[in-house]
Amino acid sequence: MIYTLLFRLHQEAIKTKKEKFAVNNLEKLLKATFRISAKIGFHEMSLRDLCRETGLSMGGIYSCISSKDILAVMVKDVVKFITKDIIEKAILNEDPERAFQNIVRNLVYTTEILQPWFYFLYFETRSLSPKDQEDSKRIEILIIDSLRELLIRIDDRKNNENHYHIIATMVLAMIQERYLKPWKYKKGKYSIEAYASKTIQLAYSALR
Amino acid sequence: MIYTLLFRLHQEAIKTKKEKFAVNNLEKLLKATFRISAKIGFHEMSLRDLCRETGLSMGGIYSCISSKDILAVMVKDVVKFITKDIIEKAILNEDPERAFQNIVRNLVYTTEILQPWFYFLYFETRSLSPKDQEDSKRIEILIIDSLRELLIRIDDRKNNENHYHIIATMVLAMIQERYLKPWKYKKGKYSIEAYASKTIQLAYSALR
DNA sequence: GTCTATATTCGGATAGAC
DNA sequence: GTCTATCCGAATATAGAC
Repeated sequence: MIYTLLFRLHQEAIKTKKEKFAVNNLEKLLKATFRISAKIGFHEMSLRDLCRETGLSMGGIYSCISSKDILAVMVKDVVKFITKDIIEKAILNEDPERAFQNIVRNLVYTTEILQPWFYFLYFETRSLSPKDQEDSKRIEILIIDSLRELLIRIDDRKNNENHYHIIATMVLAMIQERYLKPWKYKKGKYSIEAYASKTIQLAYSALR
Repeated sequence: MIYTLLFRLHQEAIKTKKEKFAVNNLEKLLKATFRISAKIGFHEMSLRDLCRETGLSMGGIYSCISSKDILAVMVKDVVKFITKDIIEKAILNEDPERAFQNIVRNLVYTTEILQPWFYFLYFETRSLSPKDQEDSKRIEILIIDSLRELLIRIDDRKNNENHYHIIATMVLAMIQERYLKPWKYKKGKYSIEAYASKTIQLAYSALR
C-alpha cells in the first residue's frame, strides 16, 4: 500500500513508531491535503484547516509528520517512485513500439487513479526545497528522454533529432493535460482508454 | 501600454489618482511579483518581500493596490484582454487555415513576450475568487473552441467531432508547455519560430 | 504621494497532561 | 499515541507624520 511505502521512506522523521497508527494518519493527512490544496493551494492551507478536515489535533498531526513542508516531499517521493517503476518495467520490453505504448498507457491510467498526487506535485513543486525541486524536474526529464529514445528506435532515425524530442514533449503534454485539468474531463466525454489511444495515435501520425 | 490599461481597469480601487505615479508603481509591483512568485509562489510572497524588491514602502504599495489579492486579479484581466484580442482579430480572416496559423503563432509569440503574466495566471489561478477562477477557465475554453471550429473548417469535417477537439487540446497543451517550463527552453535549442511551426505541423499531420 | 510605526490576526510549532 | 493550551514569529493592513 502507498501509505505504508510512505511510512517506510520517512520512518526516521516520524514520532509514532507503530506502523498501523502512522499509516492510518498519513492517509487521512494526505487525502485532506489534496482536497484542501486543490482548492486554495498548499501554502494557503493552514494546519488548522488540516485539523478540521482530518479530525486530528495539532499534536496528532505532528506525531506523524515533522513539519508541514514534509507533506509535499512525501508526495514527490511517491510520484517519483511510481513513475520510475512504470518506465523501468516498460523499457525491459524489447519491442520499442510495445514499450512506448506501455509507458503512455500506464502513465495515463496511473495519473488518473493517482490524480491528486500528480496534480499536487505539478502545482506545488515550488513549495519544495531547491534540491527537491530539481528531483521533481528530473522525473519529467526521465519521461521525455525515455519516450524520445523509443521513438527514435520505432522510426529508425528517419527524421532529425529535434523531431523526436518534440513528439515526446507533445505526448507528455497530453498526459499532463489530462490530470491537470480535471474540470475538463469530469463530464466523461472522453474515456481514459480513448484518451490514451488518441495520444498514441497523435504520436504515430507525427512520425509519418 | 499594458500598465496604463491596468490602471484604467482598476482605477476606482486605486488611491493614487495621478496616472503617472500609479502606472509607474504598478509596473514595479507586478514585475517584482512575477520575479518572486515564480520562485516561491504568490501566497508565500509577503508584502515585505515586495517592499524589498520594489524599493517601495508598505504605504507606497497600498497607495496603488487595495489588497495583495488584487495583484492576481490584475494579471487575469490583462491575460484575458490580450488573449481575446488575438482570437477576435484572427477569426476575422476568412481563410480558416490562415486564421488557425495566425492564432497559434500569435499565442506562441505573445506568451513568450509576456511569459511571466501567462505563467503566473496558470499557477496562481487558485489564489483568485471562485468567480475570477471561472473567468480564467473561460479564457482557455475560448481558445480551444476557436481552434476546434477552425480545424473543422480546414478539414471539411472528414473526421468525427472528437478528433478536432483533441487536436485543439494538443495545440493548446503545446503552447502552454512552452511558457510553463522556461527551464526547458532557456538554453535556446528551439527558436520560438521553429516551435510555432512545429506545433502547426503537428496539428496538420494529425488531421490526415 | 510616500514614509514609519503599529494594530491585529493568524501561522507553525512545542510542552505537558491524559 | 493523542489531546489541549500556549509560545512566538510573521503576515496583512492601517494610521498618522512628513
